[in-house]
Amino acid sequence: MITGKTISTINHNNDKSFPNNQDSVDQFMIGAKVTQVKRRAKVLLIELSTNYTIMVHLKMTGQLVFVAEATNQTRNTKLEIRNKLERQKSLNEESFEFRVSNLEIPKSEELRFGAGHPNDSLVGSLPDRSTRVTLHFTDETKLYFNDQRRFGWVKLLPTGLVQDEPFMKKVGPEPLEPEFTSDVFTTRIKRRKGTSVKAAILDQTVLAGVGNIYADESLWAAKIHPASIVGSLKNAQLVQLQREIVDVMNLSIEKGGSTNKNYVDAEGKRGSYMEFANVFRREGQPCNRCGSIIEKSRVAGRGTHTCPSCQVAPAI
DNA sequence: CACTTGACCTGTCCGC
DNA sequence: TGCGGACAGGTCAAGT
Repeated sequence: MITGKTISTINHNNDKSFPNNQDSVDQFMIGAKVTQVKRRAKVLLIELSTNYTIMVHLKMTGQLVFVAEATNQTRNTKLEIRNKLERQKSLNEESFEFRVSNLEIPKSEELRFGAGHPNDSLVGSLPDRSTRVTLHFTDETKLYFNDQRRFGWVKLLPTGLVQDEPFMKKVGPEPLEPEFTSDVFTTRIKRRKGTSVKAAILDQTVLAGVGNIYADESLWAAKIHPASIVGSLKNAQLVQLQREIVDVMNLSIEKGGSTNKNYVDAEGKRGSYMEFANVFRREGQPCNRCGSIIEKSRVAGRGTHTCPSCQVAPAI
């Protein structure tokens, strides 16, 4: 979508969100053309014709919104109001599905595409108070980086140095690549044999991309309790967990892509995630497999959802 | 080294 | 109604 576009100007208002030296920005970002957009683990890589790369991490509340053509102020105000009514139902989503949605805004001249954590900024007028960085392109289109909590960042560095970033060096394999076999997974997770299986799969050095939602979902699917110590699990359980991780991630991408275009509709605002989540944020509701009531607890310092029947807690 | 906990932020929700 | 505190969660630094 932004490939081929040339950056004209940049606005940023927060050094944490945009930790870049002004000279580098002037020299290697302004006037640069986007040559390619890639992703590695939870990092988005926007490669530029200057041999520099813009790294973007959304962390928990970041989002990217691409806007073409003029903003229709009146229409956006209406959408904001409607959106607020639905806010109670809205859910955060795993940040790096990077689901790209074509927002249907009838009678509007505006074209928007959003990716990341859904919130009002996707439909409200931009920039808003969560906007940290705005990239303006020479064709008058814009890319907004919004991030309520300022955990995410937009970092410029020479393309050749991306692979030397500490995180890029240590991050594990991509779960949806063919190289991610059960052998690779079991070998890598056993490096964390003394810790809980949930902590192990959340560890980005074991594999890339599993966050709190996918961790709970895949462990439920594999019928493994999140607090189970890795070393206590049978090989067959780890093999099945590997399969479930892949399935959950594939399913989330599929679901996100299929329903998210109705995003701004009242129904769509719920987020497609709820349609496939079996345990996440379903505490108090019946397990889809056995009917037992889903419980919420804390494992690995995270809110954790389990079925007390399907996922037997380990003896302490 | 393996592992756990707290910090980073800001908005929301819950209980008093 | 206001207010303090818990919570949300990806990653890293500091601690055990």
